[in-house]
Amino acid sequence: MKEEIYLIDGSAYIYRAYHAIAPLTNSKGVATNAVLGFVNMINRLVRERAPRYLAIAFDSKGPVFRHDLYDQYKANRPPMPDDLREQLPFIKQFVKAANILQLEITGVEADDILATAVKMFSAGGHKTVIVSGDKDLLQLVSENVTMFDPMKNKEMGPKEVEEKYGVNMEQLLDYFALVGDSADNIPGVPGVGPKTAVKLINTFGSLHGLYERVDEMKKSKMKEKIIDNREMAFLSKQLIDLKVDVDIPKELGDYTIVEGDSEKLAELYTELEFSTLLKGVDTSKQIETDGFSTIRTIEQLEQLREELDNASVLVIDTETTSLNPRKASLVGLSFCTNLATAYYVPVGHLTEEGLRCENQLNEDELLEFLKPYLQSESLVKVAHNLKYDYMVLKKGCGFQLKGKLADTLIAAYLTESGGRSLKLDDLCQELGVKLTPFSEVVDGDKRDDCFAYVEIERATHYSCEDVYGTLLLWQELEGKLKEKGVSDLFWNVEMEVLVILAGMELAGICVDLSVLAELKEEFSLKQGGLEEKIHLAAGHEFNINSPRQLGVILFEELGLPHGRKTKTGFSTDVKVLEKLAKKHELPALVLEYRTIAKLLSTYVEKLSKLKDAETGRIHTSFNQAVTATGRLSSSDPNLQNIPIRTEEGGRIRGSFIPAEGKVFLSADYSQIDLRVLAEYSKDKALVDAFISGTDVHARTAAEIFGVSSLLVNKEMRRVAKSINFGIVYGMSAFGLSSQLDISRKDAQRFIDRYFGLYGGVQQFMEDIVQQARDDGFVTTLLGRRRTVSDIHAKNRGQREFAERMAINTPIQGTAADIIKLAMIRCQKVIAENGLDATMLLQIHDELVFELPQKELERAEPLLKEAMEGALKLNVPLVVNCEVGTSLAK
DNA sequence: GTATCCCCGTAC
DNA sequence: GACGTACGGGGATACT
Repeated sequence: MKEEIYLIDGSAYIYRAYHAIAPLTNSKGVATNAVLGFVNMINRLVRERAPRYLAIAFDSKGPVFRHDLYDQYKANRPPMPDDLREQLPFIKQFVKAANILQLEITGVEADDILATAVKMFSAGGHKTVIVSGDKDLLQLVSENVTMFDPMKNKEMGPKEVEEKYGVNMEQLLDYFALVGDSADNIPGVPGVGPKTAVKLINTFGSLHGLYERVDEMKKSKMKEKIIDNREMAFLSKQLIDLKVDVDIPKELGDYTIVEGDSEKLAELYTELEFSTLLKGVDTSKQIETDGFSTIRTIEQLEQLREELDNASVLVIDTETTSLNPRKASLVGLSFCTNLATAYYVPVGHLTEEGLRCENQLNEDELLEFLKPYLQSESLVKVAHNLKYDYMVLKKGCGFQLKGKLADTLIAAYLTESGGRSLKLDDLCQELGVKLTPFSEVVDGDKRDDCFAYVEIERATHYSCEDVYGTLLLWQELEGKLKEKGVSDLFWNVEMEVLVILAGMELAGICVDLSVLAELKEEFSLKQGGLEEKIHLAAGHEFNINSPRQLGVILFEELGLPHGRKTKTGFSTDVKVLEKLAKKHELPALVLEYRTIAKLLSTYVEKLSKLKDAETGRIHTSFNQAVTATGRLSSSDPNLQNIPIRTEEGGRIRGSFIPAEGKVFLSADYSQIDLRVLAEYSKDKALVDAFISGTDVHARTAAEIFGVSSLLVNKEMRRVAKSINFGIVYGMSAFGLSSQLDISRKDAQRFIDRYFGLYGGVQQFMEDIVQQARDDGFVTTLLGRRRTVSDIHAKNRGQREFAERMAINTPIQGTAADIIKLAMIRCQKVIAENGLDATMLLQIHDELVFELPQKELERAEPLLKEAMEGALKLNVPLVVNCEVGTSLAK
């Protein structure tokens, strides 16, 4: 049996790792960069090349036999830096803990060990891969031996070597002997470089041949040098030549790669503070798989009735043919009620030929049996990313999940202490449980519906692991929800919203492709024209989409004044271009071009592509566990940032149309952020403004400018509006000044005046920041929390950012809470009144419904009231409704 | 070639 | 550095 053995040139790699990674120490000041680099290289090699046999060779300490041959050997090599030397023990410790065969023999170098091993394995008919970047080792390359340089990810066989040096493999050593090597202080023949060496070798065949027939050379300086250095040439060859008789393990079995010692690795990584590597070490307990079973018959299912009847939770996980829940059909379903047992019920597995596997229930039989449980009012149904399973069951199987639902993804989102991954695998890993990755189960199968082809036994193991892990997670999170005071929020808000979102995603929204096609035509034409003009104005063609190229033109070629810097050059954003527009025609054209290009690529083209062929509508994904404040987000496409402010943007909105006989009802909260600010701050002036029902921006304007409200002009209102918005974001004088394009002094005057009038707001801002300092987190009115970790940061920028976060989060988050409550109330109103209205979109302070024209009169006041009454504040919540046959205003 | 960062711009 | 929360396109760059 021909095997492949990997042999690593360890010593060379220590150096490469040391130089590749910038100096690094742990908190005790121990240098660690070479260790880290070394470990990463080895891990990557093992991961990517998956060798079965492996050894690492190191140079021996002290002099080697070559020093006896030539006392100047490696004499010009500087000594090993101290901060590398002190890392050697850790590297050896790693190799040992990783259970990799370590070869080190007194008096010889790593190269000799490798050469011996290569000879031995080649004789045994095996292949070897030398892992090194050292050209001295290329002499070992042969039909059965390649050299792999992981830094360059390049593998060299005889062909590549001969190509690179222009000599045959047999001549390589002679070639090196002539050229020499300054790094190892191997003399070679002075004056002979690669070019000359190739010529000589090709003419004379070998070093030996060269000196036998050296007389044939024409008289020259070169000839003299060659003759004079005969001894040096042969000594060089001797020095480069590798020993092949050192004492190394002879059995192939000795080189077999085995699992590393997790505990020892963890210990080493802990000491060196390699946190990322530590995470990768699998010290977790193996899941007990004895309790996993496959359910193939209705009789087997019936036997589980008692367990289900007595259960208080039921964890489920659907396995399907697609990541898209609207396209997915059920392949199998796993469930469990306790940590001892889990079941997988295959219903749609296929053979390789695409035929239905035998011995599996069908979907209807399974769901019929589970129905009383999946729709039970008392039993809690748990899943990770439950919206997916909910949608698969609803759309793919026509089955409605009902009663108490719990999603561990959202539970983790609400209880998280910041930044960590919410993926099931990662959360389970934190609990010390390692789940089999999906990729391993489908084994690289690229088919969309690959799970259907997974063997049922494998699928059982994988799917049961998932429900087991989810249950473990749920048991942990249920307590945490209470601990953090977010239980109510979880059950009464988020889980209710989840079901509504599933409905909204399934419903989708219609776009008129003919409108989009028109826009595409028109915008493309305009874009093309602008492109031409821009290139003309610039004097040559360039990529307008590249801020970098644009920067060169504006600031170098045209010599226009630059503004602020970005990491990669000077900014070319709107603000900068607007200023430059006064001096040159180009910036104005670019601004126009950008607007069109943005609308075209991000909206017009994207929306056309995403229209679903089956439903004729666009189905966005609403994500409930992404934002830091509790808002929803929308993607594929993002329907929460469809343009509205410009005329062209309005035309894109115009392409959204209601179904036949229906209209859109768009209901948005008026000034919800400022109303929440009024609630939090209890500021008298602000509260009064809202209670009296006046235009709050105009009123603020009147106050800060000290004029009667009748005298407030547009400009004054604009300033006041900017301040009002800025306040919510924790804006500074600097921010306001650049927003309004006024001096910082003037901006500061406005701010001082504002706080003079709205002292309660200033007080709130101070209080909430203090609260963040005391508690390390801030909360919304419904108790949603966000940790504000940098509030004590030494870095002023970081700290001030944290302070703004502390101010903004309760406001934005409470607004998010309110509209979620509104969604729930609206859905309830719709159901209770038997309305045919469908909630389609949520855009942070706005809900969009689609409903029959003739229902409008009845529905509008009901929905408006539902929203306005979502939460009782000390100021009224006001909702404005608009009706239309498109989303354009 | 693919993944990721950066800049920029859209929304609230 | 300087205004919070998102998503996404396209360029540039890093890795392979």
